[in-house]
Amino acid sequence: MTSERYNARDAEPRWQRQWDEQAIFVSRNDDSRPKYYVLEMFPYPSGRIHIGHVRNYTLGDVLARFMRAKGFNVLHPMGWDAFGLPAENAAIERKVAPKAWTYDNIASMKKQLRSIGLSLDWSREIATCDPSYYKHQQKMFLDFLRAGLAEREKRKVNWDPVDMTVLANEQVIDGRGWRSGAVVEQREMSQWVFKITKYSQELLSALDGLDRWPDKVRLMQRNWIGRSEGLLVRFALDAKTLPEGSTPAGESELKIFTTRPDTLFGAKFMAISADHPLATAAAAKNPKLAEFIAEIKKIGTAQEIIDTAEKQGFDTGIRAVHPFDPTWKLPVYVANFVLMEYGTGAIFGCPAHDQRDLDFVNKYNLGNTPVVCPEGQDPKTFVITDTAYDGDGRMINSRFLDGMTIEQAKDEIAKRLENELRGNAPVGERQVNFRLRDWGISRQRYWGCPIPVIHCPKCDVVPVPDADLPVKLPDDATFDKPGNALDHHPTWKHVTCPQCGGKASRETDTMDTFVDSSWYFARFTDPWNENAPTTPAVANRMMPVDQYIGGVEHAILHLLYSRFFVRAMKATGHIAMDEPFAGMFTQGMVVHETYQKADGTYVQPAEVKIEVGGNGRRAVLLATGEDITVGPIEKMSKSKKNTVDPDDIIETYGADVARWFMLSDSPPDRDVIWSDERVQGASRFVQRLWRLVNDSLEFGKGAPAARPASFGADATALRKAAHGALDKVTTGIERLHFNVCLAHIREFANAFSEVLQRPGQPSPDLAWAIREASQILVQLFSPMMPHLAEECWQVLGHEGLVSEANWPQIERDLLVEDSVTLVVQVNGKKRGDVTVATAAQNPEIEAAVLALDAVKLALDGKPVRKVIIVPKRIVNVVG
RNA sequence: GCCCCUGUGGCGGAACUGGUAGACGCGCUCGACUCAAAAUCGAGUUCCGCAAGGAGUGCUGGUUCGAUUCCGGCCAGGGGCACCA
Repeated sequence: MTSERYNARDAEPRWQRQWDEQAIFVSRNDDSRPKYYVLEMFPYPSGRIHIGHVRNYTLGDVLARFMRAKGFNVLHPMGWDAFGLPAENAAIERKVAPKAWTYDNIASMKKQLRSIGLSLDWSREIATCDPSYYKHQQKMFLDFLRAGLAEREKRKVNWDPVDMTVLANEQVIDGRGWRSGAVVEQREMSQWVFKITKYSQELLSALDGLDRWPDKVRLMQRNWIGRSEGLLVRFALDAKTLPEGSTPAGESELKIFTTRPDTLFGAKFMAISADHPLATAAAAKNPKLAEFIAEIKKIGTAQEIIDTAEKQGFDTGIRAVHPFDPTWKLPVYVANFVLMEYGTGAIFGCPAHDQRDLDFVNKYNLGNTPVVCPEGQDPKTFVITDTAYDGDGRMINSRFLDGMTIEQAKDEIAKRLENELRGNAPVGERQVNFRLRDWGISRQRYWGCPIPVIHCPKCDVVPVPDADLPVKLPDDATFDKPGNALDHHPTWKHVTCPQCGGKASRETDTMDTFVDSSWYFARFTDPWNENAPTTPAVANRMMPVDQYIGGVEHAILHLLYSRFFVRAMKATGHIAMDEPFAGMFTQGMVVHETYQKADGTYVQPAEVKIEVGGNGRRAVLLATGEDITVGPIEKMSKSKKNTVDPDDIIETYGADVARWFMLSDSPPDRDVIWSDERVQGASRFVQRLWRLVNDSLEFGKGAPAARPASFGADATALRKAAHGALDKVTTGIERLHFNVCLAHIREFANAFSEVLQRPGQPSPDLAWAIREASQILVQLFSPMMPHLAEECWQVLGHEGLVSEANWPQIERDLLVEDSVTLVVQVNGKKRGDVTVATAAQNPEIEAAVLALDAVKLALDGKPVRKVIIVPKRIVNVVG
């Protein structure tokens, strides 16, 4: 028996050094074995690893180590999503250059990552802020530009007037800039966009093929893309009502998009966006309308305001003509709820079947006519007052549509309007609309990838010639005034035009950092290529990522952008596939209880002592003994002070304990609650395994070198337990059911330790089985606790590293039982069990079951009506 | 408002395509070792009941020999989208 405790603090760095020196996790592109690409979302170098990273990278590492043992050429790289706003904030607040700050952070986080014992190929490390990376991104931008996948476009943006920058929607909180607190304005600005909408349909359709993605993520993307089918209808405008002199040809009609053409006979009004050209034209002649438009444009994008803002409209005086009745005139309103960005910026309103339209007509007394009557309702008595009806039914009050279903009516309307020409164009046209909008990538920021174009007063926008790449960020930017440091830089932007040689200036906007992360996975396949973003032959072989792992918060943006980007790379010849991630897994967060003092201030877990007594748990502040309120379990955050520092955990318990804890208890896709008791439980298990392996050494001593020809009952039982665990853990890892895997490992360890506690010397065959069992045990937990596994592997006398050992072969024969215990039920209630030979036939089983006293008792003399036998599971006697 | 997911002991959770509900762990209780504590080991731990037995997977109906699993309705919690025409 060993009395020595396993010392993680000594062992872990030792094995990490060994792995490093032998470079065993370096993946070679010329490796002929089948590849397996495991990738965790790369971190932003904030300066410190947080516990969520530990979970993320541990999940990936288990898979990487397992697949490596299974004989795959595993690619498991790591890098840094290194551009972004915090570096500039640090520059402002602490007067350090963004570059220096970022690289310092990378250095310290890399050290932390190493201490977790991850099997990463650091030879492929990339940082997106490095010119050797963003140079290629600039190249691709130019390629996209040439391919029509990048464009300059006037757009409405969120403008922070204090920080003088455009903000992403995510950076606008309650209508105010997240840093400055200033009310955000809507501004029209020229922006660079990627034409993601060119792929709307494809990005949508291809989701069906991503069968190793969570349904939830696919659904979110589906909704985000937001396909809707409908009809584009050109309403003629009554010329008499148009404002004089301000009606160019294009405005003599009003185009609307609708998904409910069936309700056309229920129309009561038309509504157009305040930004609609017709609104602008009408406002030019109508000061009151102009005032109204100015008023509603002032209302920002703040969600709260939009939610509570009343539906408002202003009658322009213009009248639209119903497409099926030239005498039917509909008033055209400017309304605050119509968006210029969606559809045509104009709608027709059918109040009876749309709640928003109903609210509108009720406010302006325009009335409503129901045109869809629910089945079983008398059309004569069917009236709409406050609640619109959007369900199924038959058409009423709709002339030639009456009696049709909604679908038939939609089709009929579409057919008729498609065939009706005005001018030389059909009045109606079936159309598909998407909610997805092009991806605006311009950011007025310094710390990002410069957009490689030059603005020339003569030649307009001129791309930087490929040979001049990279457009490097200046290192000497200053951050003493708000706004874009690139724009303020005294010399950087002043250049000569590559086309005419005249004075010109660089684009000072940089790319959204989501661009950086949209292709890094492809760069990892050959980060050494200085001439091109990828080496297509290599990228095509190593991609797609077989298993991508990250937080669900990236379900839409990052994952959708990447899917677009790879398609754009395909279109420009950098890769030959559509989808970057064959398998996607979204892991849950690490959460923790919160602790609050009586005055409401939060205290850290380390300052609190939990006392468990007869009347439940009580928390006490260590320093003063005062009572602490245990609050709800929440996502770890600095403000709630419910964080745990990975360094502390590794220092106290070791990386293996942290890793084991992260994998146990909760399924990986759910939140895991950090609990000190459970961490200690993991720690106890580490010591238990260490003792078990050391003990087994002694018991295994008498084992013959060669595998015995036959095994006794004890040895067979142990071998069954070992191979059974091996089988379950193997399939468990493949399915990422790590929590269940760990339970099976513990179960096996329990069974194993029971064998070792038996008195006396084991027989040679049992000794051999013990030796086999200890080896399997160590290999089973090696993906989760690699340091302990190496230490145990060495103790067991193996020469090489367990990290390089092949996954043990399962002996399937051992998984087959020759007898089986069937549960016996009478009328669905368990009354006992019966053990029969696996090969036993049904009549035999039935006889054995009916002979049971418990069965006779439960039947209570009633005749047996039926006996249901489910092979290897259950027998149900129906009486 | 629309869409989606989840509800299992004191707690985290397990249960393959309907077949012994509660694996495994945490906590707790009792016991062994110890002068004592820690560590370790053993026993117990869904609820009611001394027991036999009964009840039990959010609630409520249904399908089935049999339902945590399938179907309908409701309740609770969480997430996504949101003037999307």
